[in-house]
Amino acid sequence: MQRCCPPAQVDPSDRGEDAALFKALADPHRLTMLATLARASDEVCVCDFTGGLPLEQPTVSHHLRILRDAALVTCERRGTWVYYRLATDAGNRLGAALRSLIPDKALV
Amino acid sequence: MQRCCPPAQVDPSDRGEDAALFKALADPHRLTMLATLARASDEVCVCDFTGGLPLEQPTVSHHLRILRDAALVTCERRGTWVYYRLATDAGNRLGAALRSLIPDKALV
DNA sequence: GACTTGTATTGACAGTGGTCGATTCAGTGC
DNA sequence: GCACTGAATCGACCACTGTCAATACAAGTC
Repeated sequence: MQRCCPPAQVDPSDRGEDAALFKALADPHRLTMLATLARASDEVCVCDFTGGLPLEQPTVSHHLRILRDAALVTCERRGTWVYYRLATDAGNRLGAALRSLIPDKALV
Repeated sequence: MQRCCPPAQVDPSDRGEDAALFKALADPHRLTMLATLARASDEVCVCDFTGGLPLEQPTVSHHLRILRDAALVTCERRGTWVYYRLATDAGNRLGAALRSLIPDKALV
């Protein structure tokens, strides 16, 4: 291997965290869940997802766990039911990750 | 399964394209490549990636292909070398996908 | 307590994705 | 033409991920 022109410099930042964040968005069903939560005036019950998505209940729970692990959603149990809502800083964290990736552009 | 409260409505939009876009971001090495391209004053030679990343040349080429398939980067061959640059609408497309996901928030 | 219901976890499976060695292709120079 | 170099593709391997049936857990009702 050989140089072609300037020595060049690959961006040295650790992108592991941002990659994990975007990985949580890398599934259409999870995007649907997030979009539903972002548009809900209040919280959303798990049964709304199991009823509204073409997925079995364990699969819905699996995706919700991934969103929880990414801290994009929070949940609260009230009685038998569990309600999910978008994390208050979800939008900010995603926007920050995008701006950290492509800084100068007017992304919005 | 049973209703808990309001009938509820899962967001019906097809999120497949956006998921594919975010999937291209779901790897730290690809994020590093994109960040490098976004910060480069001009284009970046492939040899800069093979030299600056802890990856073998076929792996670098593999990741660049994924970014190309997502239309986030463009490439141009000049002689022996191939130069990559960020697609002009990459930032806008990512910003649009994020805004489509979480609409009202001030993401930037 | 036993029973029912909603959710989470487990286990297994198939499909996908990151990685690299070997090979092929593209372009230069001889 | 041939030899050399940089990049892309192919093939294989292994890890991870999405999916679901079966099971376990939590909370309510009887």
